[in-house]
Amino acid sequence: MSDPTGFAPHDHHACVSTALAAAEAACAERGARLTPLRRRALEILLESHKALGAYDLLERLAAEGLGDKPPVAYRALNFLTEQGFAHRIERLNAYVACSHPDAAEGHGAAFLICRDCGRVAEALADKAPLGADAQDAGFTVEDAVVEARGLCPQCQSGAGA
Amino acid sequence: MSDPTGFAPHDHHACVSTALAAAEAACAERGARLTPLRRRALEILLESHKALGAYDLLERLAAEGLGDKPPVAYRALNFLTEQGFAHRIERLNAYVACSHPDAAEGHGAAFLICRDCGRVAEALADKAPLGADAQDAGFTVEDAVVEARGLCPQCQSGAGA
DNA sequence: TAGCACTCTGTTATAACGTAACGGCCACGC
DNA sequence: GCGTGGCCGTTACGTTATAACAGAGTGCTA
Repeated sequence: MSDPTGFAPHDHHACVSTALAAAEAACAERGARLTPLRRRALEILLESHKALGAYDLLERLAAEGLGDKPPVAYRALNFLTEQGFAHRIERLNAYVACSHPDAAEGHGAAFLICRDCGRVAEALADKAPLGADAQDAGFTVEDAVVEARGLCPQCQSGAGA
Repeated sequence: MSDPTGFAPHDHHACVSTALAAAEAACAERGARLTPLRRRALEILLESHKALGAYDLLERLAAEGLGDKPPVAYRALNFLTEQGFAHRIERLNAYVACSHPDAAEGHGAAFLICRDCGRVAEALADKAPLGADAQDAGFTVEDAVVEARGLCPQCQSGAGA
């Protein structure tokens, strides 16, 4: 398993710029267009390791004059998730930037969600969960989400956020 | 791993009555009240192995004169999920009856969701997924959801629903 | 250079999902 | 009787998401 980044102290500035650079490189390679709007949306998601609701993102974008109608936010988020630069957290109806921009596209993702501070760490699920069960049932898994809620180290030790 | 019921042909009548009996027994034991409304909501969920939206359930209830306002459906669903008689499928914003009413309360659930016919099979996740990752991060998992989307055996063989 | 195709963005309107809050009803126990 | 607590009915609203169409920019090509 890989390290689930997000809770441990880290060089967040580097974390952001690495992700942005990876996104730019991936877009160049794939012919996708990381427009100013999309890039800014990704930057906003990258600012913290918390999940951001579509309307929260929209509010941030609107404050910068980048669009203030829901479809603007949803289109940007669709682009980012399709390209693998962000993930949707189903339990929160919210979105986080991908912590593993270098990983294979469409990698199986697993999330650790702190119910106290709201931060989300992403682990790479390198083996499909449910593999045995699915096979038993003759089910073909195309895409799996794993979302765990609990307490991160800081919040366990009473540090709050 | 246990068998993920729901896709394979089975005696659905028995499936329904077993689940209802288990719910009644559990309520009796816990002092919870399986009122007519709640019981009927559970029956409706049990009618198929598909996930039902809260508003779909409400429509069904309303057709029987059992309440036609959103809170009615949500309260029944909250009761059923709290008691472990039903589960919420986050990816679908929808609810399914529990296929393992005999299992430990609050068991870790994992779902196989057919994207073609919409049926949902439930497997018991007897070991916490993410255990290793969570431990690496010092994260305490309280509750995890696993939801896989794909194709069930029938839909793979072109049978549709 | 005019016309076309394509993609991205702007906007309106509405659908779908979910909940807060209050009041009434009923059963139960004292 | 009378309070208590749980359930249900209702109003009103908040949050999340999408369909559909209009406009702007770019690049191709004939």
